[in-house]
Formats: sequence, C-alpha cells, structure tokens
Amino acid sequence: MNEETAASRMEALGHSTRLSIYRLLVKAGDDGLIVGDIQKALDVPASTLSHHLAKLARVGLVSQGRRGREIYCSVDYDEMRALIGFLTEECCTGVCLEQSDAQDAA
Amino acid sequence: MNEETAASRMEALGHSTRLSIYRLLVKAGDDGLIVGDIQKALDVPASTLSHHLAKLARVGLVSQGRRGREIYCSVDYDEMRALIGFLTEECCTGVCLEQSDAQDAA
DNA sequence: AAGATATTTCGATAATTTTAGAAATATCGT
DNA sequence: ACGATATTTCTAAAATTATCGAAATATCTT
Repeated sequence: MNEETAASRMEALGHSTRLSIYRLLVKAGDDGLIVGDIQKALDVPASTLSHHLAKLARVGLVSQGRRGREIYCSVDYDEMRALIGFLTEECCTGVCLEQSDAQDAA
Repeated sequence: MNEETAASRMEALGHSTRLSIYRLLVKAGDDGLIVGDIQKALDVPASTLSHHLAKLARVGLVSQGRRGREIYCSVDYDEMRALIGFLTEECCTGVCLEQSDAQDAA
C-alpha cells in the first residue's frame, strides 16, 4: 500500500454518503446488497448513488458483480485491512497501537 | 467516535499533501515540527500549507501550539487511534481483523 | 519604536466534486 | 420482439475545495 492509494481510499470514505454506503455493505455481509436496495435504504437518487459506488469500487474498497439485471455490491475486507495496516504501521509507525496515557490513567 | 467525525478525518487525510504533512509529523515525533520546517520539507506555499494544517487541526488529528513566533505542530495519536478503532470495530465490525483467505493460503 | 521573522487571513481564481434529471444500456419475462 | 426493471452514462449546474499572492497579525530583537 502506497501513500497515494491510501489517500484515495480515505478520500472515498471521507464523504458521509459513501461512508454510510460502506457501513451498510459491511452490515449486509458477504452476499452484499444490490444497488437498488442501497438506494431504498439510503434514499439517494440512482445516478448519484451510482457515482458514489463507482468511486468506492475504483479505489478497491467495494466489489461489484452483475447477476442478471442486478448488480451486487460487497465490501472487500482485504483492501480495508490493507488501509488500516497502512495507517497503523506505515503512517503511524505503530505508535498509535501503544497504550495512551489517557488509557493508562483510567 | 461517530460516523461524521470519522468521515471528516478521512477527508482530511484523503489528500496527498495533507497525508504527507501528517506522515512527516509522525516521523518528527512528540516535539513535532514548526510550520516553516514543514514548508521547507514539502515545498508548499505558506498560505496553502496553512490551510492544510488548519484542516488537520480542525478535525483533531494535529495539535498546534505557539512558542514565540513559531507554531509547533504535532500528531495527536489518541485521535488517530480513535479513527482506526472506528474503522476496525464500528465500521467493519471487527471482520477486517480476521485472517483473510489469501493470508491463510499463503 | 522599528525592523525582521513566522504564520495566518483576505481575496480572488481555478479546479474538482457533488448532484441529479434524462437518455442510454443491459437483462429479464412474456 | 416488446415492455418492464436495474443500473449506468450523459450533460449540465451548483457547491465545495484547492491554490497562492498580498496584506495583516503576532512575536522577537535591538
């Protein structure tokens, strides 16, 4: 994971609608959800939703696959794990894993 | 950590210049760096840099404190830890901590 | 107080992102 | 083939973000 990839993924998640979509897909589990279900759940116009999903897919956080007329969307956990790994190890050099003073005091 | 806060932090880190600033501050350690040093290291115009730092500070990822004419900037690890905790537990419900099939196979 | 240094705020422009209706594409059922 | 359903792409507008020089503010030194 390089800095550019990490930035693009955080940019994708750094939008409230897209973060909501992502969390909804996590809750949906491995089967994921079809675009129409996401639309009903979040009440976003179809074309707007399509753009947001495309962005999440483009950066690798979400996978899409057609089954008939419907397109199933699901979270790619490996890619999120890679992002969290970057933040924890490469970006923070592991320091953010250490217990904070605040936690110690509590 | 709520969804809105998490989104704002990822939005802040989802920009290559700001992510570079953040990583530079991590490398600098607890003392942090003054704005001028960041400017020299990354070669960004002063006013542009100021805006980026303000954004990182506004979302809580970076702390700033004046010492004389200089302003020291440093990473707030607790806040990054909180963000990573949100992504790991609340957003991914812990699933992204599990070993992936890809890892198992390797 | 005056001049030097560090940083921010102002102000304006350029660039990008977000939004969403309408049209197009893909697939299904009949 | 036709009509219905699912989703995307086109197109355009609105909104936001990014950029950065110049002016303003804050602090230091003398």
